Amino acid sequence: MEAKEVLKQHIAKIASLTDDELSYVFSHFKPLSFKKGQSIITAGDMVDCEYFVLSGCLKSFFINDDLKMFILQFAMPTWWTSDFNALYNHTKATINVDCITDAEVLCISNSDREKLCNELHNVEHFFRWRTNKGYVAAQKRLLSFMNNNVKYRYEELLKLYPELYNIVPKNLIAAYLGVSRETLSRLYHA
Amino acid sequence: MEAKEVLKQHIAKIASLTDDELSYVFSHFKPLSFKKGQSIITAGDMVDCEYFVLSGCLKSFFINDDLKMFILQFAMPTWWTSDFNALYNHTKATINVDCITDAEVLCISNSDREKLCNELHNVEHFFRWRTNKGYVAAQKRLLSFMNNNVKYRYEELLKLYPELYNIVPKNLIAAYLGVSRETLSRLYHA
DNA sequence: GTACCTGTGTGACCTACATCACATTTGAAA
DNA sequence: TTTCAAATGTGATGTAGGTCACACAGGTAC
Repeated sequence: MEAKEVLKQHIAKIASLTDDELSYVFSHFKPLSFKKGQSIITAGDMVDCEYFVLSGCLKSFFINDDLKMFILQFAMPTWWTSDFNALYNHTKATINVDCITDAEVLCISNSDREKLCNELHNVEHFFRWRTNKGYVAAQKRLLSFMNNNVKYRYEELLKLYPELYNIVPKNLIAAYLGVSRETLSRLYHA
Repeated sequence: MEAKEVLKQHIAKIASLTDDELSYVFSHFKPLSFKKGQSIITAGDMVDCEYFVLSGCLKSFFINDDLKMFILQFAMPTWWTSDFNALYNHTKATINVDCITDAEVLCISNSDREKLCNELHNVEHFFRWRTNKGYVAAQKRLLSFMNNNVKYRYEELLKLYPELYNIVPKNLIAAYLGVSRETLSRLYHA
């Protein structure tokens, strides 16, 4: 399916835009292709855009002082990703985003999103809805973190996103769950 | 300060409404008073409203099968709280909200919020901004959870919200940090 | 083919935090 | 003023998960 059609169907679930409006909105997005392993956002840089995934799988992650990686989010097709903190507040990235597989994305700048939100009430409605979803998901994950052990969280993740099992290596799953790769391995093997 | 004025100044930071619009918006909020210890949302009930805190301090929390409590959020004046998952998805509450101190709040129903967002573009803009803030904060907390030990997270919390130290008992702080009250106590005493 | 690198399994040991039990303080209610 | 419940401190002990070390398998670059 064409990029424009993917975006259209994604937005249409929430907000109804005319074809003209959709074309206008779409004209603000820039299609980009990346290879497996390529970096999209690097901590320390300024962040100008957010990204809508068309194909492939991205990860957004934080690297701490001990060079340990923590994964905030895997981004599959029709998911949005960026360093939203840096993007909204015009500060330097503390989060990285890179490609777990080859990927195609649509990117839109912060200023273009704000312009579109301002010009088209429906677009603002869509983005409000989108962040609502993200907020609720983040709260759920936080609760699961406090309440459930690694095994439960691992199985919860795979139930929610079975496709991750085949695409994402276990060391990255561990970094998402916030445990060492050894512990994850021992859940089913040792 | 009067309730309407508090809400006005809170919204005005983000979206400019005329006095007439503000009065119209305000007319959809219902002022409520609660005593310390009173429950505002109970898990299992349907959730109809979200709450804007005028005075006092609320907590939103989850109780697991072992009756252990996990606090999602403390809500101080000008903060919003509810079980947003239940509210947006019209499902029963899994989260409770109650009063740590006597409290005054403004409450608005889900349908009235949606109506106002639909009628006034500026209001939708405000609520998009609000959720953005919440989303970014939730992600930060998640990262801190994975990356930092209890002592660090405790000091981070008190640096961000020093007023909590005097208002909120330590067992609730522990429930927010996701550790036992004993561990929190031992950080500085044992 | 050889060399290499990424991903994964696993043993030995360490540590942060949980749990249970009980003591002590404090503040509000009667 | 007395009483009681909530909040807090602290010792003893258990455990989930971390860390380090090493082994090995399967791609892939040369």
